[in-house]
Amino acid sequence: MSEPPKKRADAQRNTDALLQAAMTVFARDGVDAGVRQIAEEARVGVGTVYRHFPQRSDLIIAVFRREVDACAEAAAVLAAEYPPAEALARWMQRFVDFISAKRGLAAALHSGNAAYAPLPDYFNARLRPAMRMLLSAAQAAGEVRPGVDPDDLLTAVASLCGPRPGTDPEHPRRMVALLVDGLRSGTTSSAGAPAA
Amino acid sequence: MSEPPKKRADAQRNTDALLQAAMTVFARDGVDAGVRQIAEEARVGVGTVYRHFPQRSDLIIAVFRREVDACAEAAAVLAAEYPPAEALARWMQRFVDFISAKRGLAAALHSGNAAYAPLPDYFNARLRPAMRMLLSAAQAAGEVRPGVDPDDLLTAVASLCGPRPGTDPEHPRRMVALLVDGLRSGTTSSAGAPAA
DNA sequence: GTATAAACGGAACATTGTTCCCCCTACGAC
DNA sequence: GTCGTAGGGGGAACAATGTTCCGTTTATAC
Repeated sequence: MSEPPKKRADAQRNTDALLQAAMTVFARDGVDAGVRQIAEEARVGVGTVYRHFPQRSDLIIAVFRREVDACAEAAAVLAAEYPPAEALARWMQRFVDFISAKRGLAAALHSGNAAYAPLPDYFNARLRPAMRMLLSAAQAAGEVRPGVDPDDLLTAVASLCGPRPGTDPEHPRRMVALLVDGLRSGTTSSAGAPAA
Repeated sequence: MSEPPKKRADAQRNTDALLQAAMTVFARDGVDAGVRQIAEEARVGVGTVYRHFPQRSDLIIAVFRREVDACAEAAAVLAAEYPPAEALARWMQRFVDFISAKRGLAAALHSGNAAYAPLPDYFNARLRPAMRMLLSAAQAAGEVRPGVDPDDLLTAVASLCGPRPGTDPEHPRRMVALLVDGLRSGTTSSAGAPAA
């Protein structure tokens, strides 16, 4: 199974540079940014872009997956660094940041392009376990109330980040903070006041 | 206010031909169809397209509004031709057809293009009164139950037509038929059986 | 019938995603 | 170190878009 065909060093370097560049450019100019722009940011010719990512959408997908991975891995880091409820709270805000940044991509997702079809599955496969892990740890520690479904929470946060025309970008953060306070309330360790 | 600058006859003819052609082409190939294709269908040069619709999005908007209008006007026609509950039922199916056909456009709407921002308002402004009219007439005739909000109905039907991957296209029609049977049930004139 | 302002048509332009192919270079063999 | 070569890199070139421009045609008023 594991057959490392030993990619050439420069090729590996360019793949990384391209991912990094694409991430930067997408963040700055949105997912509609041109291929040439990404190539320039990566100090590379367009041909090289297409050697590594045969289609524009492949690049978008790769960046998306990389960011999903980063978000999922943050869960373990936070769990190791903070008490369970705090870790959960911080991760949910991290999740908000992730979703909010992907507004443009969400539009692309629903644009009927079949290439993006597997992305939602990947999203769930990586992030649901993360949420599950953090939530059940916090519940086991008695820091958040039991009886809350992790998948529901994930969906709820995603919905809260959904497009509301003209609303200020801090709105989702506040709403999620409220949600977290709700989770914490009514537990033995709940020193926190009910959400204001 | 009303100053008819007497458009040239051929210009008027071409505007109509373009709208008709765009409707046809969008229905056949989706809203992403090219301008040249529309021009050809209308037997007209691309320059003419741009004379009448300075931007591609203007053409899309015009077609959308025209179809919203057609759907709204169908309400009055149906109300005159059928008994109230039947008119309501038929119009709701008409509405389903309209929404289902606009799947591609819906994606365009949420694509962040500011040109499409006013469309949802237009949609509501024209269709909510239509629904309101049909529903209250049917309620007044005792043919559907009272206590149902017309706006809720509109939203519900639109939701039922929302994208479900891989579902057969008749699904929304059946669901809406169920909805209508629900509306009719429990009234004096309800000869209809509970939905099967 | 003529003048003229408007409309028409489609070539030309700008900007995409994508392909092609020549040149170069990293890497293994000696 | 050197050399051969498989593979990677670069960017010109292609195709398909939306959009603009301008010479030609035509509807309309007189």
